[in-house]
Formats: sequence, C-alpha cells, structure tokens
Amino acid sequence: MKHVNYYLAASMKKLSRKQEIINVASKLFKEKGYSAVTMRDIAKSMGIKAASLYNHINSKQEILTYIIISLAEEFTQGMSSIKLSNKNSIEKLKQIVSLHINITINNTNGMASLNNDWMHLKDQKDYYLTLRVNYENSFRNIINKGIKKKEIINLNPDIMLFSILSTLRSLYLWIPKKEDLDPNELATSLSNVLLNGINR
Amino acid sequence: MKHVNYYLAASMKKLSRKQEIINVASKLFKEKGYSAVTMRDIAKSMGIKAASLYNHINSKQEILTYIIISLAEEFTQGMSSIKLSNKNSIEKLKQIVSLHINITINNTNGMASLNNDWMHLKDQKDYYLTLRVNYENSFRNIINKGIKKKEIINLNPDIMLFSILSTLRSLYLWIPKKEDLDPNELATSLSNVLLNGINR
DNA sequence: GTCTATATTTTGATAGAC
DNA sequence: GTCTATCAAAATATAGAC
Repeated sequence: MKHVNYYLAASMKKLSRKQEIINVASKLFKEKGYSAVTMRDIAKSMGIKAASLYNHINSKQEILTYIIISLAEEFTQGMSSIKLSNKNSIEKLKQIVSLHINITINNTNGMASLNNDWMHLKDQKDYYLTLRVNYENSFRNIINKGIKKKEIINLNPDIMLFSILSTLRSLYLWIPKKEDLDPNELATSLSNVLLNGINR
Repeated sequence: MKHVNYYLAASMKKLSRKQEIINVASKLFKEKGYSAVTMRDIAKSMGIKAASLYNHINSKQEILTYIIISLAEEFTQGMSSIKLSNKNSIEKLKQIVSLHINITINNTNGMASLNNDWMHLKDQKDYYLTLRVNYENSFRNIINKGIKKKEIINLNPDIMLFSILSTLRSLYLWIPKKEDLDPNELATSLSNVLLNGINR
C-alpha cells in the first residue's frame, strides 16, 4: 500500500509554468502597477529571458486578464452564495467581510491588479465592469433590505456601501503586513468595527 | 473708484501654463495611472505638441512630484492643526474626516496619484514616505489616546486605523460621482457611519 | 523550454527654427 | 511659446536554432 501525504502533495505540486508566470507577474504588478512592469521584469524574476515567456502565455495582456477575471468571478460566486443564504442583513454583511478577507489572503497580489489595473483590460474590460456593477448592486440590495427591516440604521445607503466596500477593497494593502493572522479573528474584529463603529 | 469682482477675478485668473499641465496630467494619471500616460497624451489633451511641454516643465517626473508632494504637505499641515486643537479624540477624528473630504473635493484627480503612483517618485520618494508614516502615526496616537480616555472602544487600534483611513483614502473614487455634494453634510454623515457603525 | 537575434513601435527628451 | 525633426532607449512580440 502506497502512502501519500496529500497535503504535502498538494502544497508542493509543481505549478504549471503558466501559473508560475502569473504569480510572479501579480507580485510585480502589485509593486509597480501593470504598465510599469515589463516582460523583461517578469522574466528576470523567474531567471529566464523575456522571449521564453511567450512559450507559455500569448501576451502581457493575457496575464492581466487572467489575474483580474478569475478574481472577479470568485467574488461573483461568493456573493451569489451569500444572496441564497437564509440570513438577516447583518449576517450577510459579515459573510461579505469574510469573503473579502478569504479571497485577499489567498491572492493578496492579485487583488492589487483587480483594484488598480482593471482599466488596462482590453477584450474583457466590459465583462469585468458588468461583474463589478452587479456585485455592487447586490451589496446595495442587502443594505437596502436591512434598512427596510430596521436591522440597519436609516442613513444614506450609498455612504454605507462606499465606506464598507472601500475598507474591504483596501485589505490587500494591509493584510500582508500582519504576520500572525487568523482570518476568522480578523473577520470578527473587522465586522465589529464596520458594523458597530468605534465610538464608545 | 474701480469696481472689481474679486470672486470672478480669482476664479477666472489665468492659470500658469505649468499649472495647466499639472491639472491635465492629474486627470490623465487618475484615468490610467502615471506609467500609462505619455507626454504625448498630456500634450494632445492641451492641443499642443509634446516638445512644447518642456518649455514649462523639466520632466514627466517633475509633474508627478509636484502633484504628490503638495498634497502630502497639505495633509501634514492639516494634521498638525488637528493635533494642536483642544478637542477630545472623537472630535479630532471628525476633523480628520473633514480634512480628507475638503482636500479630496479640491483636488480629486491629484488624490489618485497620491494613492496609487507614489512608488514612481524618484528624488522625493523618501520624503513622501516620511510624511506618510508621520501622518499615520499621528492618526494612531489620536486613536490610542481615545482608547485610554475611554472615548473609543478598546479594540485593536490598527484595525480601526486601517478601516477609517482606507475609506478616507478612497474618497477620490467616489466624490466625483456625487453631483450635488455639500462637504459639510458628507462630513457629518460619513463621520457618523465611521464612528457609530451601521448596526441598529 | 530556453536561448539569441531582431523587427516594429513607442517612449522621454533635446536642438533649433519661427 | 510652439513647432518640426530627431535621437537614444526601452517596449512587446516573433523567428528560428538548440
């Protein structure tokens, strides 16, 4: 009988060369932005020449598209689950906080491109913008329903949406600085601050 | 006696060509980021040729430096006033909210560069980072003093700092979409949401 | 899968005429 | 203050050898 440590097998699984390129590119895009990163930069970070990259990817644009669209679809899927869940609005907001924390911890570098480089998308830019608008609308719906059911204070919902979403979208800037990070603990604390404020 | 409409005189005052370049560049930097904007783009937006820009500015870098450093110094000065004011921590936080709103309304485009393009600074990058760290430390001090004086809940101050500052730093994305905007009203509503949360 | 060599375009910036 | 002309460097991407 063969023994395999599946955890190790999974974590050590050799990344496809394409995925390796995307990971390296994500890191550089986070540091300098898509436009300031050259194919030579990416290649150098991998210890190869720029021309070699083109054996695995078709263009720089393809790298950006992959990073952004897969993240945007992850958020869409997450929001879709939350909408279906039978929870009140406050609980749904807590789920949204957790969704952002989990995705950001999993792909901190990619989140930088999602936030800052989407305007450099070409073919898929309209698709991205649709996903984004739909996500914001679902978020706004949850807030509006919460106001109607008197679970959320009756203030301008756009200000609440903007305030919470800005914080969640900025998580990628802050999470990597926290070495010892328990996602659940962060979700609890952050939800508390966002929902209940800091006033005593 | 000569009559002058000083309001008109001020608002119609012909901008120096240099300031005009900086304004046009700020707008383009906000749309695509510093690296993706070319000197030809800036020139085209002004209806002149790229070479002509160099009669008024020395380099593309100089434009970016001006945009970012003048804003960073504005924030430093604002924070310095707030520190001197004899108010409790909650009132100081409200003043910080107003500071961000006022500066952002006044220079929405520039705020994009301050947030997203500071890493492309050359000579003045260290100076910028010093101002930034000092600003964040002053902010954190106000929160910490508020916790000690039991004006602010006793939670992780970094989470509160991050949450509030992320929202304030994202104002530039949101303010231009609000046509009918009363800065004082926004300050009141936003302070309310940030300080007291949305939970009912 | 990686390399060298290279094509093509675009970039920031300068020189000098008007 | 703006123009045309131009330079030198840097960019994405391809072709073809190994």
